[in-house]
Amino acid sequence: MYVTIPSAHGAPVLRISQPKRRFRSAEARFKAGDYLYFEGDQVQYVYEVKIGVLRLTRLLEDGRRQVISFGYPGDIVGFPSGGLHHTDCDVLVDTRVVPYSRAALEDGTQDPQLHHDLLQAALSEISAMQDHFLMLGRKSAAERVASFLCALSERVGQRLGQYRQVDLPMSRADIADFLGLTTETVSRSLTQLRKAKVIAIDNIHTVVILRPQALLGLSVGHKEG
Amino acid sequence: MYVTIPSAHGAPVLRISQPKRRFRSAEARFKAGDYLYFEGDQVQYVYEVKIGVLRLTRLLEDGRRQVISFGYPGDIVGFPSGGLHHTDCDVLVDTRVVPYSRAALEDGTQDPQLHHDLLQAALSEISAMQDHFLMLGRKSAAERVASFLCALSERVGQRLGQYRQVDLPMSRADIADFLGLTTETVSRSLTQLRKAKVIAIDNIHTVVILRPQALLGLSVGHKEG
DNA sequence: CGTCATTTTGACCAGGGTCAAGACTCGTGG
DNA sequence: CCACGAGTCTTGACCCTGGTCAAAATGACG
Repeated sequence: MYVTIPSAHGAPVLRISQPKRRFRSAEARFKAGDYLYFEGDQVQYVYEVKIGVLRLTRLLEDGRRQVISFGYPGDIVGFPSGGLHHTDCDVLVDTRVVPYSRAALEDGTQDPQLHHDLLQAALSEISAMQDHFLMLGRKSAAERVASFLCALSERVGQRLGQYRQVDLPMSRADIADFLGLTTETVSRSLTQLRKAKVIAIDNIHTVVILRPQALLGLSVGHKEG
Repeated sequence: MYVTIPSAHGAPVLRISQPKRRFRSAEARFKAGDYLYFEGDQVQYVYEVKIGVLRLTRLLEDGRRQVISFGYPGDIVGFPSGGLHHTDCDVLVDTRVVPYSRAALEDGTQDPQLHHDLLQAALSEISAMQDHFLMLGRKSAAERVASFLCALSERVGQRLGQYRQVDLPMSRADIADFLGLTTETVSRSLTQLRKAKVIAIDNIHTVVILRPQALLGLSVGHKEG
């Protein structure tokens, strides 16, 4: 999941059609804390997330970290480059994934439909990452946090009475490393949103969006909702 | 071209092998200032840059701009998402490109070799963009400018006696919008590098790298070379 | 040359980082 | 069931990097 431009030609969450049995391994389960792969590993499979949340990270040698993305249901993670993984991937929330062989992605002759779907997923990924650039390069801290909540709300928010509720299974540090901020700044931004009654923080890992329009406005830089 | 991690499993610049005549249109030429496509356009072709420099940009509605990447020889630009272009693309330096039909990218059955090459290019793109995230999210202004010069030097630097010379056909504003900075900060960072005798600024659009090791060090956060 | 855009430089300021202290969570074990 | 402790989160005080605004210098071009 990336933070994309809200108004954009909304790419619908992708559907992988029923692949031929041969290229689809059995659904696999992973527990919180497990690693699916590490940077530098040979890519055997790409994974379609069915249930749960993954975290993709890269490290700079001096310890600075970037959370590249969070893998939510519907996302495909683990695209190879030169046959290798270029991030670490571990599990935040117990997960079920469908592994597809690397051949299914890279070789079009075997299961053309699956190949096509995975290719489209890769192309969507590029577009979504471009949007994310804009956020990392140009948005203020408040805008980033608002954008993040908007994106999550749209992707995985649940109805809660007249409001929408969003789970934040990741730590503040994860959010910070995803948005290019510090934990302190993420925390302060959330507090600000709470004090402005745009959100309510039910518990640390659950926010309720009280005024979605205001949040959306803040995410694109309007000073007030 | 993105700013990737220098030490990383260096993805070699891609080679498109000789495609079947049918899917390769004649090489096309564009002049500085021309647009290849706009955001929202239907994708007809992806382009392999042969000569010249392209600029891919996205705009935020309030006018903030992000330069997504620069297209240098060897790069493939114009990957579709949902069949549409998601950036504007215009020409900085007179360009020759080879257009490949969208079908060549998306349909594996027609020219498998070309299809495979384009797919690999898309996958490399994802990996390179992930590296670029790290830069936008975590690097200081000085590191970004140093990283940018390193990347350019490696990709398109020319020998100049014992040194390497790099052309900067883009404006300072372009560099700033690529690195998530302002023109002033880019200018100041370059001045700093010049005063530290890491680079020489021959003219506004040409820098000579005097101490590549120092530059590389600065690009990963070492305080001095 | 003269005009206009781009770049550089300077002075100032603010957003967000850093450092530190306290509050809150949650798992563990008595 | 409660006490303890480690880790996480929040808040405050301070400060620095890089943004803003303005002016001067340089360059591009008719």
